[in-house]
Amino acid sequence: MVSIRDISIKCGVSVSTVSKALNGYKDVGEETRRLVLKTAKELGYVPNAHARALKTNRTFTLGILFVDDQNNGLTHLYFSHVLNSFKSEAEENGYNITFIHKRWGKQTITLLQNCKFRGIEGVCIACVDPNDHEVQELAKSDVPVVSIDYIFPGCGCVLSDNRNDMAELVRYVYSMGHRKIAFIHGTDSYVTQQRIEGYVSTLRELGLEVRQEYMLESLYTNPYTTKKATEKLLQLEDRPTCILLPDDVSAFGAIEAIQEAGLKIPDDISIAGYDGVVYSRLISPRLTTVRQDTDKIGREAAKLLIYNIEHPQNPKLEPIIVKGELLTNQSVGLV
Amino acid sequence: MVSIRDISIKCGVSVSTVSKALNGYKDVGEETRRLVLKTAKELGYVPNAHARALKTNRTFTLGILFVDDQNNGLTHLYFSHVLNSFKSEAEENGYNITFIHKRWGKQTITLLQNCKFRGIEGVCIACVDPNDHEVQELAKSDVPVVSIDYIFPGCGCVLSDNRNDMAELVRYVYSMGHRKIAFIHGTDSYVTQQRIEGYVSTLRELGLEVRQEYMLESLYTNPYTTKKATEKLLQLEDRPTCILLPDDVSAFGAIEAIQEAGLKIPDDISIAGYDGVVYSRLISPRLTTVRQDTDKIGREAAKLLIYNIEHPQNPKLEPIIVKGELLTNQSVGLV
DNA sequence: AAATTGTTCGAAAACGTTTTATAATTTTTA
DNA sequence: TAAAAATTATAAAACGTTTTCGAACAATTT
Repeated sequence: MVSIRDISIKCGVSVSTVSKALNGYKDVGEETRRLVLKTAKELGYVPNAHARALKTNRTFTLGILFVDDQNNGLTHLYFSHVLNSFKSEAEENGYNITFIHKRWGKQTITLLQNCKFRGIEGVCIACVDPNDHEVQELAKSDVPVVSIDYIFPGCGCVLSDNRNDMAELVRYVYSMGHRKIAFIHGTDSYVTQQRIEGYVSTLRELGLEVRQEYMLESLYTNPYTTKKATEKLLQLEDRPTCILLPDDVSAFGAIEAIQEAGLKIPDDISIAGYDGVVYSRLISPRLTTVRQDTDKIGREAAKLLIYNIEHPQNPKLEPIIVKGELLTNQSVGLV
Repeated sequence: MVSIRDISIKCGVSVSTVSKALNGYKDVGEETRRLVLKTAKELGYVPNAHARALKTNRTFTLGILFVDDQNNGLTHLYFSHVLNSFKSEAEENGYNITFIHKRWGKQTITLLQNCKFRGIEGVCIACVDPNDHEVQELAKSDVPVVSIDYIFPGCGCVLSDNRNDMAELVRYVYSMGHRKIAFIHGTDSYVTQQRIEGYVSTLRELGLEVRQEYMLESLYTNPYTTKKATEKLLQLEDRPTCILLPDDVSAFGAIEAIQEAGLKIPDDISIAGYDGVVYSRLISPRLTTVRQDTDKIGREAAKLLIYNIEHPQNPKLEPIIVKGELLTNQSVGLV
C-alpha cells in the first residue's frame, strides 16, 4: 500500500506538505500542490480511512439497527424500502452505512459498545423491539439516533403518518356508504397504536359505534393469521360490510377466507389493505390500500441523522411526519 | 474515551502489558491480568477498532456490492433474502458488513478504491451489471470476491441451480401432459441464460420442438411487461398450453392477461412462476413455482468469502451450486 | 533600510493500538 | 550453588494520518 510517506519521498517534500496538498489546505504552493497530486495519482495512492479516523475522530459511518422481528430482517416489506432510500441519501452525502450487531469476534458485546468500538457516528433504529434493554441504552447514549416509526425520548424520529392515513381510509370507506367497518390490526406496536387511534377516533367523529368484536389482531404480513381473523368476522351475526387489513400481503388471507365463505368482493363485502405494494393493483380484486411514502421516510431519516451528527449542540428532535397516499380501487364497493 | 493508556496508569503497568492482558497473551501474570480486566470493565473501556485496524491491517469488514438494476436495490425480492442470510452468517462469524459505493465525501471514487480506502477485506457482488468496468476491476483485483448467480473468472461464486431447477419444472409440466410449453424469460443475464438452457435442453431431451415464438422476453418482477408477453402468446394460432413465467410477481400480469382473454387457469391454460414467495400459495390460482434456497445461498456465500479471506494462498474457486425446490400447485393442470 | 506582512514549507506530536526485542526476576536444573 | 531456563514485564517502534507551531524567505509597507 502506497502511503503519504511514499509520495513525500518521491516529491522531495515533507509528509505534512503532502497531507496539506491532498486536503486542499491553502498554505501550499501551486506548483508543489500540482506535483503532489500528480504523483499521488501515478502511484495509485488511496488514503487510509482508519489512520484518518484515528486522528480526526470522524468515520462518516452510519449504523443501521435492524433486527428481525419475525425473522424477516432485511426482507421486511416496508423497512427494506425505507432502508433503501436511507442508504441512497446517506451515500449521496458521503456517508457509509453498516449494520449494528452484538458480535465482536467470538465475544458478544453491547449494541452501544459495538457503536463505540467501530466509531459509528449515528444510528438509525428501525424494526426492532424498542423495549429491548440494549436498544434503550443506545437511544439514551450520546450517539445520535433517529428512529423510524417510533419515538425515543430525546432522539430524532421520522414517522409515517399512520394515524391520519388511517383516518383518511376510514373516511373514504364511510363515504362509500359503509357503516360497519372492522379493523384487523397488527400486533401491538407504536404503528399499530397509531392506526387504531386513527380508526377509533374517526369512527367516533363520524358518529359510528366502536365495536370491540370488530377489532381483531393478526400478525403483520401473515396471510394465515389474517385469514383466521377474517373467518371470525364473517361468522359474526352482525357481519361488517368492510374489513380493513394490516397490510397488502395479509390481504391474500382475507381474500381466501372470503372466497371460501362463498362471498364476493366487493359485492358482498369490501376490504382494504395497507402499504400499496406493486401488485396490489393487479390482484383480483384490485386492492384499495394506503401507500406509505417509504422513499421520503428513508431520505428524511438520513438527512435528519446527518444533521444531528453535524450539529450536536442543537439537534432537531421534533418528529418528522410523512404523509401517505390513499389508493382507491375496486376492493371497496358502494353499499 | 478511555484508552488502554488510562488502564495502564490506573493499574500501574505498561500499555503493552495491558494490551497483552486484554488480548489473552500468555506472558502476563495471572494477578495482573485479573487487575487489568477488572479496571477495564470499571472504566468502561471499549477498544478502538481504527487504531487496531491501523496496526493489524484487519478490519473484519465485508463489503456488499448491490446496485439497483431496476432501481429496486435492497428491496429486490430475491437478493434481499440472500443478503439477509449473508448478513446473519457473517455476523455470527464476527464480521461486519457494509455497502460498497462510489462516494468519498464530495468526490466520486472507484469501487475498488472505496474498498481499499476503507480496508474492506472481501466483497460479495450481487445484483449488479457484471459488465460494468469498475465491477470488473474489483473482481480482478486482489480483494477477495464472491459473486452470487454470476461467475467472475478467478473469483468464488454461489449459484442458484437455475438450469436444473428449470429442467425439473419443464419435466414436471411435461409429466402433466403438456407438450406446448412456452417460456417468458427475464432480460438477458447469467441467470436467464441458465434458465433458457434448462428449458431448451429439456425440451430437446423430451423430444419436443423448440419454438422461437414460444420464447418471449419480459422484465423480471414486472407484471406489466409480462402481461404484454402473455397476450402475445395467447394470440398465437397454435397457443401454448402452459406458460412458464420469469417469477411469481410477474405472474400477476399473466393471470390478468389470461382472465381478460376469457380463459381459466388451469382448465384452459396453465402457468408456473418462479421464486416461491410466501403468497404464491395463496393467490388464485395457487401457483406452481420453484423456490430458490435463498437462505443457503446467502450463508454459503458468506462462508466462502470468509474462507477465502482467511486462506488467501489457496482460495476455493469452484462454484457452489444450490439446488431449489419444485413447489407443485394448482396453476398447472392435467391436459 | 528597517519593519511588517504574507507565503510556503517542515518538524514533531498526537491519535490508540500491536508487537518485537530486551530486561528483570523467578524457577528449575545440574 | 551456579548455570540455565522459564516467567513476567517494559520500552519503543510502528501503523498512516492530521495539525499546530514555528522557520525561512519573499514581498510589501513604513
